Amino acid sequence: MTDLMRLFTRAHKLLRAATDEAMSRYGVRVGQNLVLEVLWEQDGLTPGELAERLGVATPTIVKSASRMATAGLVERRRDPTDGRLVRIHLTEHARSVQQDIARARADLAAHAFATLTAAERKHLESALVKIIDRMQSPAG
Amino acid sequence: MTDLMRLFTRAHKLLRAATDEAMSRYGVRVGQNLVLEVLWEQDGLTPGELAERLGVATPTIVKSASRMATAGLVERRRDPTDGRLVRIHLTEHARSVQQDIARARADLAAHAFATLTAAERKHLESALVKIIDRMQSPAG
DNA sequence: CGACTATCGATAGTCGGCTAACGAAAGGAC
DNA sequence: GTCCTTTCGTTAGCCGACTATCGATAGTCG
Repeated sequence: MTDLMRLFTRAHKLLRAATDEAMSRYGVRVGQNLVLEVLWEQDGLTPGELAERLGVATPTIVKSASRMATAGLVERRRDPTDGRLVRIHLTEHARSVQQDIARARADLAAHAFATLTAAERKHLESALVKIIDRMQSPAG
Repeated sequence: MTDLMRLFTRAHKLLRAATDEAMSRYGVRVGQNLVLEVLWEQDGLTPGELAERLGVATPTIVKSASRMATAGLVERRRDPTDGRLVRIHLTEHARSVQQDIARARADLAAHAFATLTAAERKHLESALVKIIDRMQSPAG
């Protein structure tokens, strides 16, 4: 049963590496693309909101956003009405690569799951959901 | 199809976090337990050999081994016949927690996959293998 | 024997995840 | 109107993964 775990880890690592490589061509790293996905949907979110939507800790977003700001993908702006909040906004450049990144993402998923039949994908999805539910339940 | 990817990431994260928590009770972190697994099987391997068996880059092992040495889990010894090689040996303490770690690992896997039927586990395994094969193939 | 090459571990620096602790701002209670 | 608490983002530091580079040692070839 632990072999299943090993397979899981191995597959995840390969997928992540391939994603990173595909995105890197557009100057976006694998973690950054997740932030962009959310901001493309709704710009000007706070680090806390981003963290919550991505299921990640706030400092992860803060660090990532700093690198993304350096890379010219986002800008930090103080909320005018609440001085505690910081709003993260996309730059023109981030908007310009949206289609490329979305396509890269879709192509990669299509490639990764290409050898699975529709039924197998359903099975995989339901298995993943079951595992997630199981691990999220209070009993841990 | 990218939802499948998201589910994958989410499940992996939950599994990893739970594993780390379970191991940490015995002073072993999630990455270190992988190194121990290999060394319990064959002690005195070099960083390069460990890296190859775990499918990981050598510096990852070097850093991990340093932390494990600090934690009293392993010792570095220079190979007597080839001065380039370093051999990593388990300490008595590392051997003493072997059963605990192995059990924790097995318990966690059992728990994670408890809500899957035998057939579903088979499906999951074959899907993972297909994905791994696909991502490893030259076409990338 | 001596120089060149290959091999190997270690180091530096990046990325992305975490927890713990801190500091600034907002809001409530009195 | 002042404290006190809550709510934020940030910082610091750990873990684990990577690439690129360096330094030391082995091995080979002339």
